[in-house]
Amino acid sequence: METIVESSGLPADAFSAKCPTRQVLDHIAGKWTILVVDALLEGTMRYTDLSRRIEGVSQKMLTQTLRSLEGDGFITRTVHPTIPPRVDYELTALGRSLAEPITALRRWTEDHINEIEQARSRARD
Amino acid sequence: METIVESSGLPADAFSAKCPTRQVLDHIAGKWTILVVDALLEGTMRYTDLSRRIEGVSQKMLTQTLRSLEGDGFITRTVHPTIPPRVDYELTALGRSLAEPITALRRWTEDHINEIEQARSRARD
DNA sequence: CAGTATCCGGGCTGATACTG
DNA sequence: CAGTATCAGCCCGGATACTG
Repeated sequence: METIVESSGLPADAFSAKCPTRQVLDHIAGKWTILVVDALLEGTMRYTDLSRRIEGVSQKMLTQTLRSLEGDGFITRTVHPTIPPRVDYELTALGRSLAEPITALRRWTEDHINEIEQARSRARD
Repeated sequence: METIVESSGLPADAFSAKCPTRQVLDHIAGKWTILVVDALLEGTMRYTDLSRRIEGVSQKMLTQTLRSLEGDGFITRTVHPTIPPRVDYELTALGRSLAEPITALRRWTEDHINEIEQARSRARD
């Protein structure tokens, strides 16, 4: 089945430069996005939970990624007005839906890492 | 089932900063990679075929992406020594395997673009 | 705790020109 | 046809310092 983009009336097609699908693909196709969405599948998490779960992510990139995911409707951000503050991040229904293909991609990479490393060492010859 | 990374002896884990899975995820998670791999599912293609199929890609980025995919063992590059030259690009078995989760991600984005655009317009309020 | 603000280098990216 | 080479701008991304 073909999806018609409501804003343009044209079929959704990532190969077309004008299709909004392109920008969304750009957002999704960042390594931090994949890891954040995947991490939130484990349940609601606070900011520090996420930064611990995702090794090597800087405060800046984590915040930036969370804001982008929130803007696209993939996660919700809940601020509890306490001292110290507490902020919970959680996947929306749309976000949980996105998590399926994203998890598949992460798993595939983990499962095939040895084959890839072998191809790489061969390519260096 | 858990994959053990042969080069380190540790389990493959994209959440770990040191795992080579991270760099591969970085390569895969580029918009051009997704589109090139997806396009090559339609069959062997020449350089110009790809540049026509993938609207908006520059020569530089297409070449760069093809070289990266070749280095990771996802595609083969075959040069026919004719005049004018002819170069064919084709997915390897590993590349066809990767294409599955990648296509799923592109399709998901195309299928949910309207929901995402609605979330975006709501976020702008 | 959960960020924001700022700086800065490096690499992505596009445009243009050129080549076997 | 299938690239390479070069330039220039901008954004990615990390490090550091600071705040309600």
